[in-house]
Amino acid sequence: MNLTPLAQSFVLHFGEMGSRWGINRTVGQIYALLFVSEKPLNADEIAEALAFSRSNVSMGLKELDSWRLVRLQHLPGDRREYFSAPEDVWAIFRTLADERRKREIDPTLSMLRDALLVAPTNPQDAFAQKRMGDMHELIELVTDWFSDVQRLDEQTLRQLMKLGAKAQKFLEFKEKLGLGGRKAVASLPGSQLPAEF
Amino acid sequence: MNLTPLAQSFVLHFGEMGSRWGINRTVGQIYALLFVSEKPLNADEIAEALAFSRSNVSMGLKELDSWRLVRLQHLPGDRREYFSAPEDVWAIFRTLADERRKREIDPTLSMLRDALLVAPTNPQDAFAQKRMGDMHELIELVTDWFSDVQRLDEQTLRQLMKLGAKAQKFLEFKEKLGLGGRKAVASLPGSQLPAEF
DNA sequence: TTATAATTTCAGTAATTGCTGAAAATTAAG
DNA sequence: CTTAATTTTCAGCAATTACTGAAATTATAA
Repeated sequence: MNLTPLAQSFVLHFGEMGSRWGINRTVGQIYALLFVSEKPLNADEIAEALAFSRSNVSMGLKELDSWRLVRLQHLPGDRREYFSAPEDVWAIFRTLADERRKREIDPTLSMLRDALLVAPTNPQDAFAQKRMGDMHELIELVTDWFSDVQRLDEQTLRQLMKLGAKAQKFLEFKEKLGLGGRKAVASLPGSQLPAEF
Repeated sequence: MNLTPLAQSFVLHFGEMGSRWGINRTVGQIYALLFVSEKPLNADEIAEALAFSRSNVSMGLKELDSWRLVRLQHLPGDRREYFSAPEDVWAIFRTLADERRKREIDPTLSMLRDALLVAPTNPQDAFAQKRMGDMHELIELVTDWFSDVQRLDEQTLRQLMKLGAKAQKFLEFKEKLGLGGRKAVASLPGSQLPAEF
């Protein structure tokens, strides 16, 4: 197993990116390699291609597995384990978002909720709670919405994104007019806006 | 400057979270402290509150500044520099998204575009390019849309999020019916859907 | 100016994280 | 079962990243 320059540059880039995100370089590279590989690879092939020790690959795969980013399978007549990255990039995106939420967002929301429950005993804490409340509201709103949206299949998600950009334009227009009412917006030529506007 | 238990737990949590995201613990803590502080703080106050060396605080503030996450100001009759976190959590969210895009998404898209330009010389590279193309398309679609959306002011963003969740429900309904056409959806009671559906 | 307060830089060191090879554990074939 | 192939674990070492104190720089007040 020998990397082509093309795969090489992809793999190296993902290694670097990974290390900017708590994910270590090795893990990023292993994932990138699997992502661009047509066939599933076993740990020895990965170790050879990336020049890592076999044990390092084992640990990296374990990490990727905990993120549910790799699929394990067996090839007939070969008892080694073969790994691949799921093909559907939208599914990968969803998996990543789910895991991030579970590991980072949920604990943060939980910490904020706890902090908001205690009665403030001094002005600083009262202020701090106000700030934490703002943050909690933002995170909850964004993630609830995102969690609604991210379950959609690829086709629907595309539609929604196009809609998102369009809806934005209408909202901007409304803003420009300085009008809160829906009359001005409803009268936009060619627009059939939902009731929210 | 002495941290209350409430502020303490917030600060420690953000330190931990920071270190899961390439941002170091110190920087996360400094930011968290500024976020919950009613008044701007100078570097000595931060160093005392968090028990860091003065130089560590200086480096942390420099880092936060490079992310445009802190504001520097001077208080009358005091020549020290005072730092604060912007009050508007939506603005903070936007800043963070902008910086992340600039630092991580843009370079990745650029790498992918370069990789897609070269003519593949073997089947593996052809396959790898197909995968990179999928990834490029996904990232570009999501970030273009997000970049449209994130410029909105708080009020508009809220509306859009509510719309997003609603639009999703209609799309799911359409899916359930197994119909591609817009007739069935347009006839939903009370719904005034945009032309895209 | 000059003096002094405030901030930044940076070399050295501490702490953390990453990686390896050897050994242990697991799995499956015979 | 026994044996051999494969994978995982982990102690020890390597590399990286974080942090500090001292020195250098910058800014401001007198």
